[in-house]
Amino acid sequence: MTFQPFHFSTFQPFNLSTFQLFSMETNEYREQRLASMAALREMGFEPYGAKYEHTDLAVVRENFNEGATERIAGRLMTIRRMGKMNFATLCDGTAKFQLIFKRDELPEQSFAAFKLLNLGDIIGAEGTLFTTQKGEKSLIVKEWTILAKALEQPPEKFHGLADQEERYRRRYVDLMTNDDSRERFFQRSRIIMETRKYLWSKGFTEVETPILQSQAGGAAAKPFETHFNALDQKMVLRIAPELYLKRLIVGGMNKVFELGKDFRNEGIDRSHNPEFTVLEVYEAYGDRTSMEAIIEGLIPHLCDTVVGTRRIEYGEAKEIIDFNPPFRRVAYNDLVKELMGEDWYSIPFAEQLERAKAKAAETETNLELDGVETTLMLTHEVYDKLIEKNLRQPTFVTRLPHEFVPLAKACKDDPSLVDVFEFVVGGRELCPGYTEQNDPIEQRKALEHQAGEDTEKIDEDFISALECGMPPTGGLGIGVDRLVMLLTGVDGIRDVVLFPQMKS
RNA sequence: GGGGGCGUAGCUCAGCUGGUAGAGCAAGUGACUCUUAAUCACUGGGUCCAGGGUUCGAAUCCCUGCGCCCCUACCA
Repeated sequence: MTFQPFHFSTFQPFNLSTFQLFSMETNEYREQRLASMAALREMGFEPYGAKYEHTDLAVVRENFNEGATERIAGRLMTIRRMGKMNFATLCDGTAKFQLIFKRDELPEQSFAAFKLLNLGDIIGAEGTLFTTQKGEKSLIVKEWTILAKALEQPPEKFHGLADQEERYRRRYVDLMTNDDSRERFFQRSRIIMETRKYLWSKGFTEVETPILQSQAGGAAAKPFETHFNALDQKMVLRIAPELYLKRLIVGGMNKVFELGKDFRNEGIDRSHNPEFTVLEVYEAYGDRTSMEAIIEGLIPHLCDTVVGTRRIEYGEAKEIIDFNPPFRRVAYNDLVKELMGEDWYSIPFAEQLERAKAKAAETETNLELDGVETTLMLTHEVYDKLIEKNLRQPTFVTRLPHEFVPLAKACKDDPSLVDVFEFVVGGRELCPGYTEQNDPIEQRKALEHQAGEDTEKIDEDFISALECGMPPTGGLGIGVDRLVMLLTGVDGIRDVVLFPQMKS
């Protein structure tokens, strides 16, 4: 059989009503692509191909060997048709590579069928490596096959997909189009892998504790509720793994961590997604300072292995954050005195109020002073609005007021303070670390105080575990999404979560 | 929760005080054997987010709804 060149004008095996049988939405592009798909079939090219042995484009690029034969596969990102010699860019997620479809080098039918390829189609190609006069590493295609026909038109090649909503809702389009977005998610994956490797290297064991729980504990947040049909029982999704991990410490698993999801039934904004990834670490016979050591080891490790530098550009201002340890350690009260004066804690409340207002005015900051009636509350407002935001470089803020952290152990030398840190970077709290409360009597008091009237909320089994004796323990919880934001230099959580929660 | 903004072709975006809906990319046809945001010529392509209102006439003005973004508040 001799090959007949294909023309749309003479090709009519279908019509519009045929499409409407199986497609709810049709447009010019879809129709044209269905037509070229049918034409490819006519010519013996099955538009949805099979397994294709190939070499990753990054590897081909790395081991480029002029004249060698290679098999590669990927999505067509650009096509530059010039008649008898055509260029295309193939992208497989590891790299991009130029293909050359030359009439001299291809069987007649393959060269003709090339005209039926569209942007977004996935093809496999075999040919010889070649460097163009402009120095572009390329593959001269000797043979190709289509692996998947795309019916949808990909976004514009230059701007990519810019609409934020579309990028979140249809992440696959974002990933195939936007290199920076794709690279960020590969980085996220590496951050998680290196976190595991680091903790394993320090003797920690990864564990999994229940996400589906009968009562939520370990944090103060509204849980998502669900129903367990078999038991006809209300269940919740966990808001923190903490109470289960401490049970493991009681049981003798001395160094454990869990990397998993928490769910909090609260608002969505640029730093909150209702489901988010947390890392919690517990070390028996340790305390807050053991956790500081982990932070000071882990974050530089992630910088070295994933980012390639310990000086990270953060946010739109490209602020440089330096993760070379040691990080600054400073007591909460010292930070307050640094800003508000050495005598801050010895002057009357009225005078504190005046001083706070004056300081706020200097930086045009609004203090929320409604209901602020004590030095403690005022100081905390000052810390929140005037101090924390200015802690740009990595800082452990230690010795916090007991009232704000009821579940940690008090400082030995001052029962009004707790032996914890907040690790602050870029003016935001990245993670807390505790010397955990292991006194079951004190723990019950604190939980009862927190629960108020609603005694049902106390996890009696957890208290019971503490009554079996929990060694002194250091604990740490990191919001992994925020860590990834920091290390990849973006300031929206939706840019580091593959499928952020969106309203349906 | 409060305030502000946005929604127009497959994509990126124009569209003034209301008067027949525009460009670039992409697409179709043709030319072109070193292009790379290829180039050149011609051609096709719209539920202007949805619904209501004002008006002779609405993408444009008003109201309601939906979605997204920003600021702010809340948040172990």
